[in-house]
Order: sequence, then structure tokens, then C-alpha cells
Amino acid sequence: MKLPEAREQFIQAWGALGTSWGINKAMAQIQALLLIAPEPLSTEDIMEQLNISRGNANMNIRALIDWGIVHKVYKAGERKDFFTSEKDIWELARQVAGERKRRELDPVLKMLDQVAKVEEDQSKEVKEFKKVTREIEKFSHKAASTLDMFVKADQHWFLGLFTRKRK
Amino acid sequence: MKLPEAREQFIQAWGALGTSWGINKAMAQIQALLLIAPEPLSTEDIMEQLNISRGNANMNIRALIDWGIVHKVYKAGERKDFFTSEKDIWELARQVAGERKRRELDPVLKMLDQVAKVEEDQSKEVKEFKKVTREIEKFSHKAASTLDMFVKADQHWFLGLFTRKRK
DNA sequence: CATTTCTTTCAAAAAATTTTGAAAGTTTAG
DNA sequence: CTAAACTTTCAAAATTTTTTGAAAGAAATG
Repeated sequence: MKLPEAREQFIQAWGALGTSWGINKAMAQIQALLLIAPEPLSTEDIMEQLNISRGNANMNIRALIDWGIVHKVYKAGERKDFFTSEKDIWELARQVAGERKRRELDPVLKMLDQVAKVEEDQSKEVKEFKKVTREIEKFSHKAASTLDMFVKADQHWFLGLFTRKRK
Repeated sequence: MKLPEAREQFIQAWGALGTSWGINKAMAQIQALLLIAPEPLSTEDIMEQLNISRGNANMNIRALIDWGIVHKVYKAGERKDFFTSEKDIWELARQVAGERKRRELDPVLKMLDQVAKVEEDQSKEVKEFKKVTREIEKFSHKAASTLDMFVKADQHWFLGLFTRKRK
């Protein structure tokens, strides 16, 4: 297999994966492109390689920067902005996990806290509602602290966790 | 807070959460509704409570059944189909994790295996491509086996894993 | 086996999301 | 300060996804 074909496959698959995780295709593909690029790329490089417009490229580069996984790089003697992706896959995962927790899990926790205030009574509707939401709350707190741990942990700890012999 | 308000909040939030994880709103909301319903609901119940069409309800109920988290229930003396959600949140998480692994992670592993065949040469483009994809492959295999473990594990094991004192 | 009840399908419509590109804004160089 | 280089914005267009609803299909009833 030749590089251009492999590249194409990689970028397509990364885009598709992004899509099923609620990340738009262009954003995922830009990230894929930057991941495998040995040097930082300019907006124009990205536009050309992925066949997208300037506006689209600009918007999604900013979104990636907001996620903390793409960085602006200044090249000496160049006026353009250049961009690189975080290349350490563990760091990438940590960053994404932290952001998604903050953006999605934290609001759920807040909602669960709110709905926990529903008045207790004898109806089975309320009983079931309370039961289920309480369980989700417990689970979510567990998930939240697991994620926090992952975000703070070093790679070695996490790797060791699952290879440790189970008694 | 009264039940109808809490219900509404819960269903809305669940729908929004689904949306940012690539699950359509109706599907997530149906699941939320079934989760907190003390008794199985019919398609009509769901249509009424969520204000959605018959086709929409039917489609998404089937999708939830495909995911293995909603089940058909036969009620004695009733001709209609009734539906319940899996209520154990751990089982729910396991089911979803297993399905997403199968649908999304496995194809990525296949793609990585494919692109690993790219011809080695001296260009830094190929070198970087190989380096990054190899790292992603290692990470993905780790993720895959962690998910497999989670899917097979009992709740207690997983809970214990993260509360165990770290040395 | 005809009728009623219920479920499924799917083309068309609606809604949501993404993309474009041109104009406005900013920064840098001379 | 002026012009050129570059970046950002955003309304409109394109695309994708979701939803609708009516018609066709199945299954149960009497």
C-alpha cells in the first residue's frame, strides 16, 4: 500500500468515527491530518488537502484549539499561522475525556441534583423515578471520579490497572 | 418540585446528552421515558408522552431493541406490544459499551491493520504516519480489551478497581 | 375468511447541521 | 500611514439527518 492511499483511509475512518461520536466530519478530519503531518500545517494546507473552504477550516481549527488538542505554532519568518495536533495519544485521550466530562457529564450531574428534589409521595411513578434517578446519580458520580482520575493519572498507572492479575 | 416537571427535565437532558454522543434525540428520549416508567409502555403511550409520530416511535424503539437495551413485553389480554428499558444502569452501560466497541472501535482496528501495510521508506511523511498509526493501534487494542473486560465483568469488580488504595 | 387491530415501511417534508465564500476585520511590513 | 497578507465572521446555500403520515403488511379475533 502507498502512503496517499493509507492517508486517505486513515482520514476517512477518523472522520466517520468522529461523526458517530457527535463530532463533525471536517473537525475530525483536520485533526487526523494534523496528527499524521510531520510538520505544522497552515490553514491553506488544510483547505487544499481536505478540499474544504476557508471558513470551514478556520471554524474547525478553532474548535480543535478550544478542545485543547490542536495548537497554534509560530514559524520564524512566516506571517501565516501554523497548526499541530497533540501527538501523544494518551494525552489526547485525557484531554478529550476531561472536556467531555466538563461539557456533558457535569450538566447531567446538575440536572440529577435538581430532579432529586421531586416531592416524595406514594405513587409508583414517583417511587420509580426516584429509584432510577438515584441509581443514575450514583453511577454518574462514579464515572465522574473515574474520569477525573484518568485525566490526572499518568499513562503507566492506567496501563497497569488493567493488566494487574485479578485474584 | 413536582413529578411532571422533574420528568420533563430528565427526558430533555437525556435527549441532549444523546445528541452530543451521536444518538438521535427521539431515541434517547424514548429510552429515558422507559427508564422512569414503572410499567411497560405501548407505542401509543410513547407517541403521546413525547409528541412524536408513529413512524418515528416505531423506528427508534426498534433501534433501542437492536442496541439490546429495550425489550418487548407481552401483556396478558393485550394485543399491543409493550416495551421496557433495561433498568440496571450497569447493565445498560455494559450493553452500550459492547455495542459501540463492536460498531465503531472494531472497524478502526481493521483500518489500522490495513494502513500498517504502507510501504516503509525514508520520507518523514511515511515515518510520521507509521509512528502515529502504530501508537493509535496500541492504544486502541488497550481500549478494546478494557471494554471487553468491562463488558464481561460484574459490577463489583469494576467498582473495586477504582477505590482500591493506590500505593 | 373477513374484519379489526396493530406494526412496519418509506417517500416526501421538515429540521438541524455543516459548509461556503465574500466581506469585514486585524495585523504586519515597509 | 498604506498596502498587502492573513484571519474571522456570518448570512445564505448545500447537505445530512430526522420526522411525518399515509399506505401496505401482519396478526389476531370472531
